[in-house]
Amino acid sequence: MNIASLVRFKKRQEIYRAGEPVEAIYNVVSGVVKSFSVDPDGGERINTFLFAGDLLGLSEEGRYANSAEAITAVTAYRLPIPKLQRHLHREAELGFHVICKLCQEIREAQRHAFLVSRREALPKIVMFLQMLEQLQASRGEPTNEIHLPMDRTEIGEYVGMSLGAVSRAFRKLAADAVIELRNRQHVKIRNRAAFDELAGMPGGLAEGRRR
Amino acid sequence: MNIASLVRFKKRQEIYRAGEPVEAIYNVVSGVVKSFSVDPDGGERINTFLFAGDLLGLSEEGRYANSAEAITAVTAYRLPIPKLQRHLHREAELGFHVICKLCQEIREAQRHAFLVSRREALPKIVMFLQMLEQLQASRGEPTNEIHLPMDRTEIGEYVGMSLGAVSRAFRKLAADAVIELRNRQHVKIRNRAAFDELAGMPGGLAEGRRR
DNA sequence: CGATTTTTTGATCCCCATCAAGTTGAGTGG
DNA sequence: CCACTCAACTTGATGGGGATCAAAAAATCG
Repeated sequence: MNIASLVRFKKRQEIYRAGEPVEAIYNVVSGVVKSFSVDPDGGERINTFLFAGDLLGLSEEGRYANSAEAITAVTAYRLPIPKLQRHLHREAELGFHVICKLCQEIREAQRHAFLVSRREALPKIVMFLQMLEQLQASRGEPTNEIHLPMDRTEIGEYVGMSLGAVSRAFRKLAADAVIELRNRQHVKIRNRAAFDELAGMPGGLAEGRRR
Repeated sequence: MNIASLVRFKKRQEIYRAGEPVEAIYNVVSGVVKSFSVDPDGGERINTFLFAGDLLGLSEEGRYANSAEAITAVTAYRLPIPKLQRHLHREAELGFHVICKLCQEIREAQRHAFLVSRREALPKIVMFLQMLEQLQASRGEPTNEIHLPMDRTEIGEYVGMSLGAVSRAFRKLAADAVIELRNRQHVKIRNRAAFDELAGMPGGLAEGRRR
């Protein structure tokens, strides 16, 4: 990865836009990026949040499939496609590494599909928090507090809920002493048992098959 | 792909189960496969349907992440992992091909996430039909009729709706003369304009951000 | 400390999950 | 070929949860 250049993005700065030809892929070093699509009506749907270590910009047909924007200040390695291709031909190992990353992304996308398919607000938010917690842990950061770099609107755009419902869900969790809202960006889990229980599926599209 | 063996699965036969060690991956030749997860409560969530040409069984950490079952009679090439690895080292081109397939799967998973995130029944079903139509077209099959190899329950498990809602949606579309239900497995589009219009987003989580 | 953004809270309504019967239709054996 | 059977599908009634619209409160920023 010595041929990559380090680039910086300011908060809210666009990294690339869906449809543009893919010139480079990025490897996030620090900060948080959102990858999203814009609906015809102008609403954004966030496909995934990207943290340190995540690969960003992979796509098919030579065009970005999503848009990407920095949620916080971001530093990332920028890998121009031509250089990447040269390396792919020289090192078979790199190809394997990319494949692994992609498999992770697929599972991540499937988890996300599950998350947004749930109807009840609390399970959604709890599951979202679990996801953030896990990511934090996998990056070796302290896990006693969960950090929410994105705002409520963006959470809603990711989990598929309205802004209001997101707020209510957080409030309810706090009122029930399941979590503690230290401030807008920091959540602490107060009752792990209840928390995990909520992630289960007590209702919401269980009907099941009748055979 | 000369080292692969052709295998057959009967309708409803299990191909592999989530959690099992990955011994081989499959390349569907004919028939339809569903890839799904089972929730703690026993409900199934279908992650994707796989048709001729699709790769199946890729995963991380050496274990299948989903279960797979034949929806119709299926024939597929079975590629044992060791053989695959040997080929990966010899042919860089193969690795590239796999990467492309994976990128497609990611986009497919993201589309699916969008599909299930929608709240209204008609757009969901229409979008689902569009997806099937497109797949049919990409396989060079006639596109004047859409074939539904899966039953209503499975459609529900894929789009994230109850069985009843799926049925109602089909009925409503037929009643409005948008589609025609030739029989349980075959749908014809009667009013393309209305059909495509429905796939849009007239309502349902549009609230949009307030800045 | 005022101005703007972000979040909270309230009231109403609509849509779908759910539960529960019916109805259709495909497949089977007589 | 027809009754029979079971699974797949349809249809109805009800209730709940969140989207939506609207407005107040809180936090951030210059």
